[in-house]
Amino acid sequence: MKIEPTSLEAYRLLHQGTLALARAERQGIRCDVEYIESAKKRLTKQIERLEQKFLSTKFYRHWEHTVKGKVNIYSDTQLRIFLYTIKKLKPLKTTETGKGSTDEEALLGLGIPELNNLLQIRKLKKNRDTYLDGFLREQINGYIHPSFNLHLVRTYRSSSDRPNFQNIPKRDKESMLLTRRALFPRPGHQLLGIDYSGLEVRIAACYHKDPNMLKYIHDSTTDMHADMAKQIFMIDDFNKDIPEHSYLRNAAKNGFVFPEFYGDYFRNCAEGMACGWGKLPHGRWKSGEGVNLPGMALSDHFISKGIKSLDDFTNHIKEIEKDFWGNRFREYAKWKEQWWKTYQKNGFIKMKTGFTCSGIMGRNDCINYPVQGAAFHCLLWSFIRLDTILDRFNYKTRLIGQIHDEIVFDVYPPELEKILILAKEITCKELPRTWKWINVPLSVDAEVCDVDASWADKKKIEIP
DNA sequence: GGAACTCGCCAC
DNA sequence: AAACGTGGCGAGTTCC
Repeated sequence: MKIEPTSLEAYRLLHQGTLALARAERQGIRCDVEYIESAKKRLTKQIERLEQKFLSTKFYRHWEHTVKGKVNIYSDTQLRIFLYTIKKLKPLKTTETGKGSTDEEALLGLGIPELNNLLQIRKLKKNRDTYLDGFLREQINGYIHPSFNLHLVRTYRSSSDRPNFQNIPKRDKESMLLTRRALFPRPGHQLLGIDYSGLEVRIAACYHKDPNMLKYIHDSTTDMHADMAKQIFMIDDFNKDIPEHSYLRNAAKNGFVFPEFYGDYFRNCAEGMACGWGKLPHGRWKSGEGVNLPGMALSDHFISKGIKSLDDFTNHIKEIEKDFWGNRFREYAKWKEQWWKTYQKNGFIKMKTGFTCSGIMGRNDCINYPVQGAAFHCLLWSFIRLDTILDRFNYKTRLIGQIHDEIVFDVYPPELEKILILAKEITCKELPRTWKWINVPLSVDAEVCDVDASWADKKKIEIP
């Protein structure tokens, strides 16, 4: 399988993109070496304490007993043998190669309290060894210079390495604070992130033009994820401002809508939602389980609606999927079929951005690549344009990185307002003016940190 | 003793 | 009919 620029414009995008990203790499991101060193020490102490606690448990002593040599509690191979061969527990899921899984979901599912301890240690080690250590190893004079690659990803998205700037913790509050507290703007400056909202969904709509999707995108009073949450969780009076409802909206978005767009199907979605977000087990559900809705646990809520087990829930999601592709997004579904057929006939597909994907692709690849690629190209075009303007008009603000649909700036504070306006103009107005195939409105959100504050301190800001 | 692999987990 | 898209990276293990 191969993707290549098959228009001059596509070639130029990569050429200019490489230059603009190289300038961001040269700028780098300041990091607080002292903080990193002390945070590492703190983490090491915490890890040692948790290790001691783990080593004194009955669970570990049993494990130790069954092994000839020394136990390495961080060896998944050893843990797998102990859990699934010695203790003869049934693995809740298997790995790619068919062996019993020891990932977080699988371990939690076993209901062994000592394993929660191990999971906690894993998390701390990840933060210490991948992120903090990575920053420390890669920093030069207090600056890291992550690489941004345009030549490594199948879809012609970008990747980042040494260190990877595109996977620094964000969702988990504790990990986010720990790692992002290490990254700073240059002295006297402030960090700013401008990100496209729902970019891939919008770019997909440029291909399939489904009227219902276009309505969701154009009409800001509608909310696709809220509608899906109402349907999945059977809530009549949905209110985004109720924290529980907001939680369920997220569950619907990440547990159903996005996986379906990537090509997943109801069985995985149901299981993922039930076990991941709702913490509801396989088999029948008991009262009091799952996340709390106002005055009621999720399990009671479902039971009251006649959904009493994971099987019931799976059937429920199956019906919703049928409605999703058969009614709600019928034109989208038709486009997917048509697109797949066209590929099978021609052996290639063309991205909106002038790249051609050819060679052997699966059905999901065929549908995902042109969307993922073109969405990133929107970001790259905006990045190049901003880079040009900042340079031409001698701004002191710099571009320092990019995370697929977000541009990260190191802002000279007196320029903040101008930068916000400029960024919005380029990303939402100039881009669609230049690329006529963008037939949907684009929008961006902004998050900014105070002057001299770390990347952990970012707050939403309105763009004037 | 290093290359290549697997697994788990972070991001979009 | 089939069934989650794209990466990077650390640690453990296996192979040569």
